Amino acid sequence: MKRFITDDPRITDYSRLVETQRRLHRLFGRSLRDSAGISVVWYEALLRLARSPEGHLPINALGHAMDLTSGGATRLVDRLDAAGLVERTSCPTDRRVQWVKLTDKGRQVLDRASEQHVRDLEEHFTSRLSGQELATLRRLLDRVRPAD
Amino acid sequence: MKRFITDDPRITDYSRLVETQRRLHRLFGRSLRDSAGISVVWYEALLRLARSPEGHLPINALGHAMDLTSGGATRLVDRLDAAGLVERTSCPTDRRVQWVKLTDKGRQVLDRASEQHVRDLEEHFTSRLSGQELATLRRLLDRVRPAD
DNA sequence: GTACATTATCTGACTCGTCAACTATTTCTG
DNA sequence: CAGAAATAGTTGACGAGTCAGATAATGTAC
Repeated sequence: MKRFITDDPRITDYSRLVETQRRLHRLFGRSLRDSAGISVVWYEALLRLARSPEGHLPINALGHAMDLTSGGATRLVDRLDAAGLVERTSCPTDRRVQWVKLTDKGRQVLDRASEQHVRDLEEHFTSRLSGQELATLRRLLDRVRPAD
Repeated sequence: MKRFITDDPRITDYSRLVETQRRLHRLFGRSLRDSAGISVVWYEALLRLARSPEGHLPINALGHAMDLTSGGATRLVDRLDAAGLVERTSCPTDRRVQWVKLTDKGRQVLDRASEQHVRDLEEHFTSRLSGQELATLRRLLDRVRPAD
């Protein structure tokens, strides 16, 4: 029986999503830190660069995908650059834009991190669902994922 | 065809979970900010206090549930306290412990925020799934949610 | 083409949270 | 029960991101 607005079951359902993701995030973060010496934020940035069709992204495209402000994106790239994992290059057709791309070292770190991450995902995520269930989860998440 | 470790489909599946949650988080955060003047972090803290059986929680219990360090928990409660939304009281049986509980104002703010949040959830989350699908999502998330 | 809005990036000041060290209390163990 | 270990909370110094404002380049409307 629902007596207060705060007991609404929709809040509870969403909290389940939040908590699941938070706990996985915590596990994976520790693991990446221990195995590759990088944070999940760095991991995601490197991964997005590796997966981008041209091998590079404008700073703000990267930042937007990761839900950072433009200032935050600048600073993240500053740190990745200082660590030698990415480098900035000027876009030849738009002089406002700075492309970011992986360095060889960045690629190496990303590969090592990914091997660990895939093991972690297998252990805590995919091995706990059948192929059928994973497909269902994909479908349901796609249904509620906001555009953008 | 998978050519690089970074193309592993398990990474892609998990990214889907991360992005879905991130986008919903962004939407709900803006909405809570506009309607009740609080962040999602504050909302979650107030909600957990409201839902706790005794109406109060030790600072670190709250912090742990929210994945904060003890220092972070102290400072979150400092700010909520300064805003008049919660208050600290000493635990009568363990003098190390400080309980946190909602003030009347905190309860009011939480109620207002919750009404908006339920509307947002309905619009972006629960209305996009049938009752059956929601039950399936609950089950799948429970399966992969790490303990603790 | 000129004026005006838009976009990409960067920066200074600030907020939020971490980390490590410290105090106070409680619990465990012989 | 004494001493050691664990637990709850706080704090200073710092790391990572926000916000608002600046600058430079591009796009749009007449």
